[in-house]
Amino acid sequence: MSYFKPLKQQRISEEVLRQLKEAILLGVFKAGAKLPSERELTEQFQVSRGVVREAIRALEITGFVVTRQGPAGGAYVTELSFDHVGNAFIDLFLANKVSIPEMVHVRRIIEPQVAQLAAANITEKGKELLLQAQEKEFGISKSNEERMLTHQNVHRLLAESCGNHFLEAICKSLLKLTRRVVMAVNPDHSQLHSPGEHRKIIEAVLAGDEAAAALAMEKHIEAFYQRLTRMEKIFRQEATHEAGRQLVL
Amino acid sequence: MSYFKPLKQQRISEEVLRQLKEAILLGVFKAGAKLPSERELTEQFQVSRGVVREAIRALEITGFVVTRQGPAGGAYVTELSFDHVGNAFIDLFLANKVSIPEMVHVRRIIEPQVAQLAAANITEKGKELLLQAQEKEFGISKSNEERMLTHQNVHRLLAESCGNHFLEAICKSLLKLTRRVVMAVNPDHSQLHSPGEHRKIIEAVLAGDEAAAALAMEKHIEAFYQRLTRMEKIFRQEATHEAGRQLVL
DNA sequence: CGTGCTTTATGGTCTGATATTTACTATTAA
DNA sequence: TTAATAGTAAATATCAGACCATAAAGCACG
Repeated sequence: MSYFKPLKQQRISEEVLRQLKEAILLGVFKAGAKLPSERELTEQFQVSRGVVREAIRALEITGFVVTRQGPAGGAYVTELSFDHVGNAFIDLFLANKVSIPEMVHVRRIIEPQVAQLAAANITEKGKELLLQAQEKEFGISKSNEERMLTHQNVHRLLAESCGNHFLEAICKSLLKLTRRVVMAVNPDHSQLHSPGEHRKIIEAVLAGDEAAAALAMEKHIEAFYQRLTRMEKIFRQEATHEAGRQLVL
Repeated sequence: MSYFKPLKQQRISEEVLRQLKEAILLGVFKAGAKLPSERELTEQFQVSRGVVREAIRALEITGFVVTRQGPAGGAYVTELSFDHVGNAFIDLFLANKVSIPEMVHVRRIIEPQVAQLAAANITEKGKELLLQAQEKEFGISKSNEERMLTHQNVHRLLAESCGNHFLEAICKSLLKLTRRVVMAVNPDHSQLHSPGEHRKIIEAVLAGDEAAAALAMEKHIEAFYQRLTRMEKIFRQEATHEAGRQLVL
């Protein structure tokens, strides 16, 4: 047994990052506020500019700030969004740590619950938005991506109405991943999802019928899963012909 | 209409990052392999070292590589783990985007399903590990953190046995966040969780009784939630006395 | 042997200069 | 007077080259 703990010296940029992050979390810099410029931070921390840059870059990657160039540029604190979780999901998928069936399976577990909660908690305003979203599904879209976003909007609104921000975050991240996967496999989303397919779900939610909402959502995702699986199979067959074609970026 | 497309040039470091990431995802650099040194990459990409460093740092933050100093040092590709998702969760929590009740609520939705799946899919080896984990709960731990890890082990093992890596990732990330929150609120985990509390869950899983496993897990988390809520209430009362005490890092 | 010094490759940090972007301002021509 | 235009400046982005710190591996000496 040793009597002393090993002292791991961490990088200076880590310490700068820690302090900046703490300041943001404690509200010293609120959303929308601008961090001091790199050169100012260089003086305050008494470290080189490279170190400051690394710290700010880390904050940017983790979604705490955005940086702009030019005068009135700099690092601006943002409202932390759920994007970061979604990006982590995408990385896991791209690294082949999770598969499409696994992804959809999780959606099948979570989204019925979300629909159920939404049926219980949705506001009048939320109901209105839901109906609008449904109508828009029948409109024409400029691009495949836009059509897919329109269709996903119902799921997104339900996530926002479920009353649990954490669930909302996970749900939206799953939607983002799904979008990415579908766009890579087959951008023609119309084969995957026809307009009005959310009707039963929306009706149940509007009626406040929790059980029906959950059931309708489950069926919807199940049906979606079947079609996605078939589509992926075709993609994989094509992919083996065109050597090297892969699901990357 | 303009005749020319605007050339928005993105940051060079972004492009370097993109190429490195693609190479890793395509298997040019497999897990365990070492990326070329910063100086080599500087030559290959014909960019400054700062740019290369930023890209590698981004890879490090997103969990694709670890870097070591010294000869035989460098950026080593790692098996992408679920840590990154967990860190994103922690950030969301620290930024007050999600609350403790919301966090536990999600666990209450997901973990019964995990238990149910584990009951259906667990292997003999998994069963063995589960029993070992249960025994360990009664042993003595060096620290509070260690005791908590020991208790969480059952949840972790179930996540690994559920047969869905995505669910496993979410589950483990939730466990990590829970650990972090509990350690901040009250490190004395024994008040929160007594040994043997997982007995019913384990029995059901070992017996392959899916419904019972789900039910037992739900009750367990519900009970845990009650205690955690009470504990947090006390913490918040104390925190208002000691001005400035907060749940940070 | 093994103990401690030396070498050496690599990431980490510092410095200062140049390039690029972009909000703001002054200028100029209609 | 006003709207397009050019100029200015502040900030990030990048470059270049140096030196520091770390740690693995070899070497020399006892």
